[in-house]
Amino acid sequence: MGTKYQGSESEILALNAWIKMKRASNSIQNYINQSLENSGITITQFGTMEMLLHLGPLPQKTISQKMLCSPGNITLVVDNLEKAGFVQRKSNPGDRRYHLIHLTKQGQILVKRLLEKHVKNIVSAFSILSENEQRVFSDYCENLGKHCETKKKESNQ
Amino acid sequence: MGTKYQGSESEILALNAWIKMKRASNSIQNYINQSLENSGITITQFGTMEMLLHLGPLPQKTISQKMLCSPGNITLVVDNLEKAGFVQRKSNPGDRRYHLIHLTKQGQILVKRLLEKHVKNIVSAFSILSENEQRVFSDYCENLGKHCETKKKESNQ
DNA sequence: TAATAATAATTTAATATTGAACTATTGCAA
DNA sequence: TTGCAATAGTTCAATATTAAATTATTATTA
Repeated sequence: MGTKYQGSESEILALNAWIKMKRASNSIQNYINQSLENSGITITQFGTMEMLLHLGPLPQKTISQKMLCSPGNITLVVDNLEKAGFVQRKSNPGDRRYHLIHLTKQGQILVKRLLEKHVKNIVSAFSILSENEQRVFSDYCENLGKHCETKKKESNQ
Repeated sequence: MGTKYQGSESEILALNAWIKMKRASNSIQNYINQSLENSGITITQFGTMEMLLHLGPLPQKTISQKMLCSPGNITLVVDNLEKAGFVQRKSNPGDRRYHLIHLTKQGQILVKRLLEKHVKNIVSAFSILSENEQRVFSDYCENLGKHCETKKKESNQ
């Protein structure tokens, strides 16, 4: 069951693709997040720690861009993670406009523990697609994302 | 550029698919939402009115399910739309647990005006995929969504 | 029929998120 | 070198969102 919008075939196609993408995204997110229930940390906090684990110490700007949220939001997220002892702001003498956010040993232990179930859930979510279908799907998403970024820049000129 | 996670090929595949899906979703949403800028209404408000335009009067429960948000949120959204004169709660004698939310004439005019650009943007966003690719993409999303809903129910038993 | 369960909406408190204004620092160009 | 633009982060106010508790109504069932 897709859109009820009365339009041309190409319109119906695109509207259905978009609504199904949103619903799928939502269902996947809800399913995956079960691995964070009762962990006491939020998705954004987990995403931040996961990033630091895999990419090493980062400035908040980078975190906010990759997490797709505002810098102000990351300030709060890092504040809370720092209070809990999972990350640490360390000064960066080379450029004093920003600090580098480091994962603490305690944060590393937590995120590694949660990551195991998290990855299992993602693999399980996508297992309905064959490996080749997953590759095709990734490519489609990549193309859609790039295309929209380009079009958005164009229209903002 | 995808995940830096060190894992098996099937793990990398699924993680990349998920991260690219999230980014694409975000880029598309940002691009599409340009049609609502300066309109004074939010995405949720627009989605609600669009739904009422195409499906007719609905109870709030249905709206919240289709909009993928909480019932409490819809109470507020409908409150605000009603204050602005775009929708109206009408009593439903057959079952007095809920009202039916009707789109007013004024709401109809607004949503029809916005819908034109909105649809154009969605078509434009997905135009990077061929019609057949859009069909394939829709199917993948539908399968992913259903699969996760099923798995979630299973694990909650 | 009476009691219980289920459904729909609302309220409330807490949290998440954003955008805009502001400070500090750095890079660049006249 | 000095002034201006750009970058990074923070703060603040406003809004969005949720989860849980509550009320009202309807459905079920013993």
